[in-house]
Amino acid sequence: MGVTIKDVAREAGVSVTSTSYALNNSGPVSEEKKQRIYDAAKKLGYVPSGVAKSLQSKKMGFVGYFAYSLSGPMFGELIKGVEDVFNCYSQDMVACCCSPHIRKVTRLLKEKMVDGAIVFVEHIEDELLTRIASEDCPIVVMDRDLTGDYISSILIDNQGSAYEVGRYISRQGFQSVGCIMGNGYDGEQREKGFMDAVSDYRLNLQKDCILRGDFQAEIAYEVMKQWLMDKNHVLPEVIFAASDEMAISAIQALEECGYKVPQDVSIIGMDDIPMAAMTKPALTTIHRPIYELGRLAATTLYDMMQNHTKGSRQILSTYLVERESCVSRHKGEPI
Amino acid sequence: MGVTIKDVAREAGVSVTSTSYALNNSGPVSEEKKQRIYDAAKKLGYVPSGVAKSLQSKKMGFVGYFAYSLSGPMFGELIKGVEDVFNCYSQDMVACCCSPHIRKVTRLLKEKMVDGAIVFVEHIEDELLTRIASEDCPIVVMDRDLTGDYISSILIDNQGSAYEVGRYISRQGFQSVGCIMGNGYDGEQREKGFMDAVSDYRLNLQKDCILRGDFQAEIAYEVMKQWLMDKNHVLPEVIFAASDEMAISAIQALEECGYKVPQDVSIIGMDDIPMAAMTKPALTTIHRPIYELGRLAATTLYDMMQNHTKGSRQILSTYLVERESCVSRHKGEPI
DNA sequence: TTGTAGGCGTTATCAC
DNA sequence: GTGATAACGCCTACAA
Repeated sequence: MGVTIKDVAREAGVSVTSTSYALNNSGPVSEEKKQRIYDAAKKLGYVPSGVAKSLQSKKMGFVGYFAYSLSGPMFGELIKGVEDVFNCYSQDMVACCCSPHIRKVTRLLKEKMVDGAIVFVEHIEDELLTRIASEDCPIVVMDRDLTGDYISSILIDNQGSAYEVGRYISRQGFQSVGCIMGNGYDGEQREKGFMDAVSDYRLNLQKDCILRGDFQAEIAYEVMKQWLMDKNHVLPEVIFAASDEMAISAIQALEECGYKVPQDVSIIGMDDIPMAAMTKPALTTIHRPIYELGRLAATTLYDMMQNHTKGSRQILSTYLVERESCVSRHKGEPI
Repeated sequence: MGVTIKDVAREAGVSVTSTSYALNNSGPVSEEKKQRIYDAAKKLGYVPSGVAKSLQSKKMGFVGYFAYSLSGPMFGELIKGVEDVFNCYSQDMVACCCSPHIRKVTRLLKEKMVDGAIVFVEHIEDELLTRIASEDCPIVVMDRDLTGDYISSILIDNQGSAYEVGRYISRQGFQSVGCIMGNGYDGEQREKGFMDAVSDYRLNLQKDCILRGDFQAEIAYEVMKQWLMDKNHVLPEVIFAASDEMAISAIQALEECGYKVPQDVSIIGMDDIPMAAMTKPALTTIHRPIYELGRLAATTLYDMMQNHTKGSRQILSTYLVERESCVSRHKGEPI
């Protein structure tokens, strides 16, 4: 415990320099001493201190990936994209889960202990990021509109996607509409896009059926269930849920109350998580290229690190995939 | 870029000591100077060097989680267990994907840049781990039988689980048996357990139907398909696949060749990944408590770090879950 | 080929 | 309250 290069040098009866040279193959050492040094290192159980090395070299040797979570269908896809790219470049990476409740930011990021970073956490302030970002630590942010010399941003078109849902609803000839919205930056963007479409296409959005969740399954299930309990409410023909997880749990709530999807009400989700294609009914939803997002983020970061590319702003587009959960009885009728 | 505490001190016209005191609230500084120091730090865009801090304090402030992969159904569950526990203890953690091809082990582990580690990677040698493990860096290994003062191991009973499959096959009265085995340490263990049962219960294991995969879907599909192509082969009544992914792809191969599961042949898997309950037919398999494994690993590591508990050896047990893919036509008949 | 010494950025010790 | 100065463990001129 606590064996340093000095101890090894002393044990081997040589200088620190020779020891360092021998251990790293970074300088000339006679074969005989080399052997003595190896033996001493092994005998003492020497473990070089990466921290000291990093202080000296000003390189950590890895980049950081900072996200809300490292598990779940969505984050699994995302990190897979990142992982695949860095793996192929032989670029070491560490992943940190920055839980939003604790609002704690890892030292890794706060104290610049990475050679670059991918950030997908809302509660890390722009100010911190711009302070950290530099030539020797470029940053790629996802789902946040922040760009600079050393900061690139990659966005998935939330607003446009949600607008597209509204447009689709209009073209399918639905007469009445409800929705379950999310929260945070994504939530706002999706809501804005959808509301714009509601207004542009003069959709009949039922004011009593604008529900709010947090993108996760549980709360969406609750609010849907509660809404259904109120006998004054009349079911719209279609409900747009701002995430697939919410859409799926809404369907569950609806079916528990005796409604059939899509016969009694259509549902449109968003994200196109793998499960979306496997549920009954399969979900009509907006496909968001999550895996590609991960790949693009990693590629962009690597490019900034290697070629000193300046920060850029990229937007990934989405498309609607029609499955079984949304069928209009008025299709084709003029509105 | 490269603003140090010295620069801040100079800018504020005070000593480094006072600057450090002010920035960390770790010593007495007059209000007036404190303000000057804050202003200087902000003006210069000072970012403290975590590396230097760590060199000084001999603490990294986080533990490491090292696994083959960070994505996929199995690793997703596992990391969720780890994540949940550390989150609740407010213990920072970083996750590293140690891909077996590149055989690169992150500096984080090799150069002891963590305050503790959970290791789930086969190609990291025992020797390295025992060298690293110490009072200030305890280690928990999964799926590997290595224990020491500062190393705990957590195992899921592979051998016993596979034995249980054999026992079940016997009790269901199957007359002929085939299998698809995996590789690595897990593979050996499962094979040993299964073969012991084959011998103890005198199962009729068809020698020509001992197939080999790598736990993943693809190769298992290939070998199954190839085996089916050979007209000399006669299908056993039941096939044990050493992982669910292999079981599922074997079913796919079988059905493509016109066989029905379980009418023509029964299949038993192992792992009980979430998908196992959702396939058609739903998989009869051995449930392995992956999420619990993650939790236990994290809890154990935290305990070793906080209470200086010595290394221990724990085994998680499994159980068989009967679903639809395995049905015997001889059930109850004496063997 | 070998060794001495300075520096990486921080905190801790100890005088003032 | 304040400020030199010595660690922390390593690398690397530079000198021998």
